[in-house]
Amino acid sequence: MKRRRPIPQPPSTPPTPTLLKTLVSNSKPTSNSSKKPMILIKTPQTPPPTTPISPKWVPLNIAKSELSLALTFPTGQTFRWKQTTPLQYTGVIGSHLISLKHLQNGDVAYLIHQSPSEENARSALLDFLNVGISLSEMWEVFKASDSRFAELAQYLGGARVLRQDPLECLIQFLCSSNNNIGRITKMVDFVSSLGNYLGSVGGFDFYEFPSLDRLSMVSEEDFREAGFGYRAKYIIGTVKALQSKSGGGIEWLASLREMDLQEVVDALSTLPGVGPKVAACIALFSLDQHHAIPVDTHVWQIATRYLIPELAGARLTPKLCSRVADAFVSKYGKYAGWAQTLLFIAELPSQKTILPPKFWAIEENKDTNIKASTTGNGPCGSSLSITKSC
DNA sequence: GGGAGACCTAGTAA
DNA sequence: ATTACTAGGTCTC
Repeated sequence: MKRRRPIPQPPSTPPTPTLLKTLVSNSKPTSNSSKKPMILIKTPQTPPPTTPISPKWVPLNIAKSELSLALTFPTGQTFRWKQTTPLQYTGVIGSHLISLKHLQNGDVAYLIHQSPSEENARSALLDFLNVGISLSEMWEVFKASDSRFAELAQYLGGARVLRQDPLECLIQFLCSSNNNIGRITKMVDFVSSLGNYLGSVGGFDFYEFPSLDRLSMVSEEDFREAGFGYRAKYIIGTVKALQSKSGGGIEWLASLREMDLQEVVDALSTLPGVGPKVAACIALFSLDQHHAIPVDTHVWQIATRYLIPELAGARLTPKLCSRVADAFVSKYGKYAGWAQTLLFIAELPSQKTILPPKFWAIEENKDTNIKASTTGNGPCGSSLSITKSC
């Protein structure tokens, strides 16, 4: 279970007027001290003293075919949202703490736990959910041109791309490099806990995402002690780089939403810790770059299986990365990133339960190389087990 | 350009 | 009980 994490101590000057959160200071343990020494303990957490909100579920006019929570939130776009009950997902958008669930008819409903303004919360939510974009319409196009997509779409309807806050997205994917989901989540939880506490739902604590200034008060060593490993310096360096932007780092990030994908990727890549994969994630998940393709090993497998088989067996080099991205874009067009999202989800082990077995394993190759060697544990021993490099 | 290693860490497979 | 390897990569020679 998650537990409250102590957070590093901010230097004396409070950059922003944090409401009501008291921080106990303590001296920095640059010392030997054991592994666990945490720098400071946050005082007991009480929710902000905002006006009490009568919690009630409010229906949104969004069908499950447009938004499936289970296919959108736990699939690697964000590590900030938690499954707080079997059918409910909870997260923070700006300063709003919100839960989502499906109603009986499948439509999505929301509940505001904490917010300075319910009206703003709703519009922030709609923006976050990217509701201006019709999933079913774009999928019709994909399905028409790709029979495999059409089949998968039957089972994976509502796999949507969110429109996250750019800074939040950037920091999250900085944590993601060469890492696994469990640990990424822990790291993101740590970063989140630096922000203002908003409330607790289903045993999880929720926080506003910390500001750039707040992040800048955390040292590389603090992050390392929190288990970030070499990514600690990425975060420090990126925060610093953002702060040095004339006009402000947040504004700089926001301005990328108006730019072309290549410019966006180039700009992001100047930040330490941001390579092609991470840049594409940020571009797709927060900067309106709907045809950005985050090419990782999974996507590489998909691509070499269905899109550019002539490259099967090759090693994934940066150049081939862009070749893969190009292949996706020429097949799926300006929303290629959304198409890729569905194909990616279909590869996740967690989806095996809802996909028929025919999708589990790699389709039998004419090459008998990949003989089914799974004798023990059923057909799905590991579907992703094409060896990475041959 | 492209290839090789190093880099943090927790979990799992030999 | 060690060792090797992997996991939504990036950086530096």
